[in-house]
Amino acid sequence: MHPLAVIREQLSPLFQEYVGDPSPYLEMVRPAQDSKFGDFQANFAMPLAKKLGKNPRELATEFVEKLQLGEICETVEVAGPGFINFKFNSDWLTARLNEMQQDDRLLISSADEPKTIIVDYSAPNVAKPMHVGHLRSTVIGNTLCRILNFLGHKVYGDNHLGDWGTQFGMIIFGYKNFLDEDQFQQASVEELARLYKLVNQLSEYHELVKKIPDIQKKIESTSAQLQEQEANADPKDKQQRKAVGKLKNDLAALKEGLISAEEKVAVVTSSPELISQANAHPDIARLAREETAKLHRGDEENLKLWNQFLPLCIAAIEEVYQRLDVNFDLVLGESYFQPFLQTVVEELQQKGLAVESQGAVCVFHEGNEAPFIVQKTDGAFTYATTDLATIRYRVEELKADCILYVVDARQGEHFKLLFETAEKWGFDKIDLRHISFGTVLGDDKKPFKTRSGDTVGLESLIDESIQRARTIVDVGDDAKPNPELDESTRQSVAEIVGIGAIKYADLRHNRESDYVFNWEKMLATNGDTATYIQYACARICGIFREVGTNRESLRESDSKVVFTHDAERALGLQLLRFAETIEAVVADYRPNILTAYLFETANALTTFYGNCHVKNEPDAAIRASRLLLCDLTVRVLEQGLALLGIQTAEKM
RNA sequence: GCCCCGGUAGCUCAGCUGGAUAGAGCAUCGGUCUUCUAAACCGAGGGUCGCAGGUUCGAAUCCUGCCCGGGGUGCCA
Repeated sequence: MHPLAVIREQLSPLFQEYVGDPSPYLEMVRPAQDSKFGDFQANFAMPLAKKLGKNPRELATEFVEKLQLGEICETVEVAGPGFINFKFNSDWLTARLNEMQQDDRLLISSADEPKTIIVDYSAPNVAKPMHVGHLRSTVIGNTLCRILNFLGHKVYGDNHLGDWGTQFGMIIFGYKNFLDEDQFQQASVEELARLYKLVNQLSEYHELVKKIPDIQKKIESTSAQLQEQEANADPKDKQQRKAVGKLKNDLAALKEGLISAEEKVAVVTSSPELISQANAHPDIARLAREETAKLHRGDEENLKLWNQFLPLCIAAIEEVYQRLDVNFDLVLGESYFQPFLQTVVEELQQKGLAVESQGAVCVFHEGNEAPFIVQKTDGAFTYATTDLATIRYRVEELKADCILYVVDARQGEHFKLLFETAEKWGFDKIDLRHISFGTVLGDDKKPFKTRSGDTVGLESLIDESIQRARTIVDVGDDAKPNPELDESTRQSVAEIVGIGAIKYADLRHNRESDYVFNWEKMLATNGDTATYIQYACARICGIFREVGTNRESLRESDSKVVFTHDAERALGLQLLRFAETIEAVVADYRPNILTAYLFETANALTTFYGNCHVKNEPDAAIRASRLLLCDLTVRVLEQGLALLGIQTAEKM
């Protein structure tokens, strides 16, 4: 059991005479905010005393007197208004470390009640290449799978692919009208991607050509309105000032929209090939939608094409996942659930949940203006319908207790409505959670784009990261007196560092917030990065090579951990906090708690490294103890990084 | 209009369910390689936690109002 759990376990029965459920108070036992107070602190005496109408310091003292922590704690003291500070006995800590040394799970116990958990993540549209927008869901989702799995839950990482939507109609239309047969033979996926892009571009062109005059009119009217208001507004009237400000904003947004529309149109008109294609297909958008509708109706030709394209698209995406070391347990795309959608709608109607409204079938929820549309006016189903069918499948076929949707925050409302609908529909036992996350931003604080304004492809992002990492590896190794890495090792280290940097940069941020993507920061060799932690591991591996000690046999020897320096104790205590950290991560599905812990651990290690020499330590027992600490630290760091899907190298 | 999220050091971000003097990293400045990897370490400066109230022993954290930014908002997913 880890130290925090031990304190909580000792405290727990003492609450009996004061309160029914001690758990909220037990959670007020935390790592000490400042090490001068001790190792852990309990803050429950103040709120509990208030509730009981007692004096908080006296109450804290009552607890301390009843506690029997003689073997475990060196001191347990009441401080300030009623904090209880715990400082562990060093012998007890070293005993725990020796226990940890023998434990493959590093004192992390398996879940008491293993659950079946679906992690729904990544879910790209297979018709388009993956881009940076898929990064967060993929990385966070994969980490949650790894952690939950490690805790002994039955986990299904499920890639709920977009494989049945409008984008396939576009590809089919493109295939029928613009196919380059030779290209398709040579590089089918690239050709399909080109077709998708082309059809999308031409559809958008026609749409924008129609919209531009409207935008211009809107700009004129807004501009006129603004002038009038500015002329007449009383500058002291806040309401009026606000209205003027809003008009200015609107106008700027409209102008920006106009410029971007004109640019897109210009791309087509300036290319003789594109403009002739556009003119030849004035009704392309509708016709592409019609291809989708035909596919959904079961049209033989389109279904055949779909069956031909899908494996190709999936193979292309799979390649990216392999580079990211991401594996799914299930890949059940939207298409899989099509046969069940009609029934879902009928059931919802029978139960009186879904009603017809403006030609569509909708579920309305109190307090929400927006309807949850399960069938459109044209009879087609929506992703709302698919999501409901998917919940049923996961509950009935997979026996899921919990579903985590790792999907960006903008879909919050969809999930709110989905969960409410599912509950009323009868799936009220399952724990449904939207694990939402923010956007990846560029330096301009707008969604991350290339300089030319295109979305950043995930492949090219990975390529660039590895390339940048390679430069760091080369520079670092060349700077050594005797460079020790050969060409292939350098490349594999660059891959580990490059991929690790991307993942870590994403995971270290609180998932709810947006973050700014920055190559220099994520690949920095110093600071809160994967590179820094990986390097810390490699330095320690270097010690073992230098000393000539085999790590496995070290663990089997009689050597024990002993503390002879503050840095050893601090590192040891930090290592023992691994289990408590994993608990905290899972409590709210926040991987950044783990990255913060690993960074702190790496820091504790470097402090130790600077203060406690291993190789030159003359006392054999102390030297062995330090080697044990080194070994344990690397195990914790490597295990922690592995849970984040990040690898390490023996030499860097 | 309505709804959601955010505003913390020059920059990028933590801050868990209200706890002790608000923390990291980067950048800046000053030191450290004849000693296990300097891809490293040590030290220093830097804050009106958007603003104003409120709740209480105690508020960056909870409540109300306002300001600023982002997102969503009936048939895309």
